[in-house]
Amino acid sequence: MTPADTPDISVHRSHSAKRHSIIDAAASVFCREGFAGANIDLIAAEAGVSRQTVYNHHGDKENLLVAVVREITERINAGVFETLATFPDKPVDLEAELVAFAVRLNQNCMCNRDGKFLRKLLQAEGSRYPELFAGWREHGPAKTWAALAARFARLAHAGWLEIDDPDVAARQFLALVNADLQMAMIFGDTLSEEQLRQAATNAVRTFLRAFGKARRNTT
Amino acid sequence: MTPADTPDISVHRSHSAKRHSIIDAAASVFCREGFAGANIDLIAAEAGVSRQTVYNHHGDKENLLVAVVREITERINAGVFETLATFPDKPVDLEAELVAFAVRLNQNCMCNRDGKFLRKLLQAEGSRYPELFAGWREHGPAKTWAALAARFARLAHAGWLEIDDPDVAARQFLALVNADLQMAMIFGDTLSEEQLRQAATNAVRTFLRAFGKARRNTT
DNA sequence: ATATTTTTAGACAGACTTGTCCAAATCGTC
DNA sequence: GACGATTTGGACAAGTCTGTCTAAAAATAT
Repeated sequence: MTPADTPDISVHRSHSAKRHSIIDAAASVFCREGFAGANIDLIAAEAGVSRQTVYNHHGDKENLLVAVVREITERINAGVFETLATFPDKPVDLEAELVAFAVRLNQNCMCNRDGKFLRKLLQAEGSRYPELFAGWREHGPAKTWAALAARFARLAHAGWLEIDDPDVAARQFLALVNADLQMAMIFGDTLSEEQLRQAATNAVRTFLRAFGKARRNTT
Repeated sequence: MTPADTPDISVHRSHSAKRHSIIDAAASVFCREGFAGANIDLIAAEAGVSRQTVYNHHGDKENLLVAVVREITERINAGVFETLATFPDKPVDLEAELVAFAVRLNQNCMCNRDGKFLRKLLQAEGSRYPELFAGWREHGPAKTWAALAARFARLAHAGWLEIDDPDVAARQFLALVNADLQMAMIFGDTLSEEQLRQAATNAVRTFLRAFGKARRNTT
């Protein structure tokens, strides 16, 4: 009897739209105030809904935190995957392309709102709710490192790099990229693109000094 | 948990000893629960004093936080200074000595209780109480980096290293040393000495691949 | 237009904290 | 042993926050 539109979907859409705005507001407040300091009235106000609606959707405060963490980790994983796909597999100017890749990685994954939130919440509540981040801990960084290591291994095989242990090289690449940003990130500062580019340039230069070959040997 | 079974101990402590044990307990609780979640009754219990004594010594909660941060930053600065003094200025086996130095740096400064506390509190409350960490922000990492950069510059001048920008090299050295420890540190895990040594070994190897000279050229 | 579901505003109890006050117990010192 | 300073335990008010409940309002589907 439902001719054209499916009521479940439209209901679901408004439902999930509110759900989403609540999660967004909760992420913002949790990040600013911490879990203990977060106020559900404030989250409701920031989401533009009543407090009761927050409880209708997510139950209690701890449950809301779970929903927020799940959402954010999914978004981050998607961003990482998407950015990894832009790795310079067939480079022409390896240095320039690695710099651009590093900038993308920072902009899309490490330095954006989600990255900041996850880092902050991880450090604040990671030991209190280990099960919250167990999934991410297992599949997040390890998978990223492995994927990046595979790319570097391929570049090494193609004669661009000279790498003993691709896993170590991948971790060190990421560490170098963040070397100049640590302090700003820990303080929650927002980084200009110029800063990101400078940091990536320094990092890639050193990375290639350690692992680059003087000249490529493939066609 | 409750030190009620050993009242003699708490009774016998002097005024300044109590002050110190309060700051220690407060640091522990602030670090575990965050500022908003920290409970003064719990701090008092963990310090083995009554709640009133906490208020007698440090006034209100915010004041207690100030005292704790001051104490911790002083201890960290002392540890950094002390460790920097053990930098291999006249190395025989540069690689081995840099590895040992990196291990000391992590054990005494970055990975110990104080370092964990400062990192955690900085990220949780750094943007809420910027004046709390303003002094450290200005004089902490910048001074460390500058001091380390000066050491590397001297090594370069002595023919051990080939470095364009000693400041960048110093930051990258620290970043590399932490590359394998990031995840464990963010989760608050305690690191075995073997892990620290392995991380330092990987870091120094890459650092010397980038900046080391094949052979020293001085006497 | 009507029926059903969702949302809202507000009140509410229960629990928890902070910071103060005070009288009694205890400590260091003479 | 006595004295002054410190510490203690407990009571206390004032405030905040969570989570529930209710009846009215709004939105949506039929």
